[in-house]
Amino acid sequence: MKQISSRFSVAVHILSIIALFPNESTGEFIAGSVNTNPVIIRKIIRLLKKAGLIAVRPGVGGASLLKDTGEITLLDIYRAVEVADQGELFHFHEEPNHACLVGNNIENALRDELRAAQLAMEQRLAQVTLQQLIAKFV
Amino acid sequence: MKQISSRFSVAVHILSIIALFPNESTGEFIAGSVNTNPVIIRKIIRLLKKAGLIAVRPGVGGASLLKDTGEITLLDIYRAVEVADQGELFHFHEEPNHACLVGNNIENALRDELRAAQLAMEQRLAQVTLQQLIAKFV
DNA sequence: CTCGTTGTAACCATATTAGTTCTAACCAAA
DNA sequence: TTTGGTTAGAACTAATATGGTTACAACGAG
Repeated sequence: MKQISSRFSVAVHILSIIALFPNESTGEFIAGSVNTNPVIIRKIIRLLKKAGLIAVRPGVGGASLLKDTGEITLLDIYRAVEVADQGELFHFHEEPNHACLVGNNIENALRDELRAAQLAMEQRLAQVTLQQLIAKFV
Repeated sequence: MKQISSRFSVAVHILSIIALFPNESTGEFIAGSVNTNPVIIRKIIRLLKKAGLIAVRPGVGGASLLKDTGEITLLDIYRAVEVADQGELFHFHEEPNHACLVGNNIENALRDELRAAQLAMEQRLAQVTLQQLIAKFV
């Protein structure tokens, strides 16, 4: 990958709108703010529903948060949009040659460090709530 | 992206081999340990050269480190293989609508947090040297 | 000169991403 | 009960990244 999908930043955008404008937050309105297609918004909203973060009103329109903004962290959103395959950020090359000293041991040696690095990032995301983020500009 | 390219883990693998077997480390030999095509190895080796981490002997074969293993960190290798576009791990959706309160402010609000999360990960990678990694299995 | 090696261009299959069009299902209000 | 705005989602597309492959030129020690 070159970059973590913008699904993540769009999801944060969507949740911010739902938090601030629960009544007006139709797919069309959100798409206008994000500046993309309503179907893109719906796809991400499906993931947010699946993660139990929001409830959507079919037919009538609009959505609402299922948790307080102070209870939703950036990590919750990051996980909801499934930007990292199997939750693993780093892709380790498959099947190194076990007949070689390095090939036989590099995976175990490196795996722990990659996990630690990923964890450091995720813990930083977990420190920020949607409430704190919104407070920056309301 | 779904995952950070295996170029990173392969690069660590390559450097470990060069550190341990400087004489035998031909593209063919490394490819055998990584279990891939020699051209893949050469492409990554080109990046490692570009980053000033190694020197390669054209024609004769083999490579050597330009720094002590204790002076090469996982972050150096991560940066060398250019797995994150422009060094930015997170991709923010372009051109949100500035006529909307959220669209106008979400980028500034979120950008700092994403950078902080990325930095947390990179700092963790910077704590591990190639020497420490190799020491785990020699 | 020769042989093994490095360097690199060109090409390929697959997957992801972001986006589009289209249609069905939903539900409140007229 | 029909209408209109909405949600739900299938199907498709273009662009790009990835990992791999083949082929060939350039290099350099023996």
